[in-house]
Amino acid sequence: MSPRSIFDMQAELCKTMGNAARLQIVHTLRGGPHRVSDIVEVTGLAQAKVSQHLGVLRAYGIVATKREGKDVIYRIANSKLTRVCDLMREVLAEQASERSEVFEALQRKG
Amino acid sequence: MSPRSIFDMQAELCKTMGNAARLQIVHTLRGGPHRVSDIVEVTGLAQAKVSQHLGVLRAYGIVATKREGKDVIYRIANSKLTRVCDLMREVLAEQASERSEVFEALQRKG
DNA sequence: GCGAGATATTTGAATTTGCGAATATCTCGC
DNA sequence: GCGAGATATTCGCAAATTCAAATATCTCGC
Repeated sequence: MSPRSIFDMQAELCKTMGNAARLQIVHTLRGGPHRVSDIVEVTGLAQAKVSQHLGVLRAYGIVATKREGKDVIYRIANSKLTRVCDLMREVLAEQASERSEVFEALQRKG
Repeated sequence: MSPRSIFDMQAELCKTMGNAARLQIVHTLRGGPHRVSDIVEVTGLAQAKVSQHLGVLRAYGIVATKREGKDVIYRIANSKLTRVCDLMREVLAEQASERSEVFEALQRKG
């Protein structure tokens, strides 16, 4: 395989975060480490799906795990990732407010 | 269409950034606004490809444009997005250094 | 209005990805 | 070792994504 550029690696990281179910899981883990069963309960996603996505997140180093008896505890591997999510939401919020400004301006013009 | 959740929107934003060519373009624009032809030159990507990806980036509000005669000037729409990219690269760097620590530890153990 | 430079769009094939359903694996207490 | 709870994996398929190549559109100067 050809040597992957930093852009390839960053693209993979983005793609890994580019799924609503996975983002929902990551968001759940913001509040601290959780067992898989708790993630299933909080998100309302099917168990197999949660496990699948956790597997992807772990493969890309976004979450880390430890086993505790029957349970497996997941946590966000790097707190900078929560900051990334926060910033993205801020961007989305700003995009939305810009859109509503445009909308209101159009309203005024009739 | 069903109301899209914040997770859906964030996932779209992530997916939009989840392409090496687009990240390369965004990285080029870090240095300030550029004409399309300059982006083509800096990145070494084909013109049609750059234009295609710029279209995607613009559709999702990641870049903004203005026309100047024959040229079209692109810029990053929200500086928080450059911060997002920086943070992601930091995460990747930390992942790499963790991997090399593991590697070295394994070396020592033989 | 035409030619040339600059940018954008369309098309079709190849690859990747997400999902549901079924099933497998692990761990504990007995 | 078995059953049950908890978690992980596999499979087949539909849908989305990417790329290269061809072509279309826009803008200017003449």
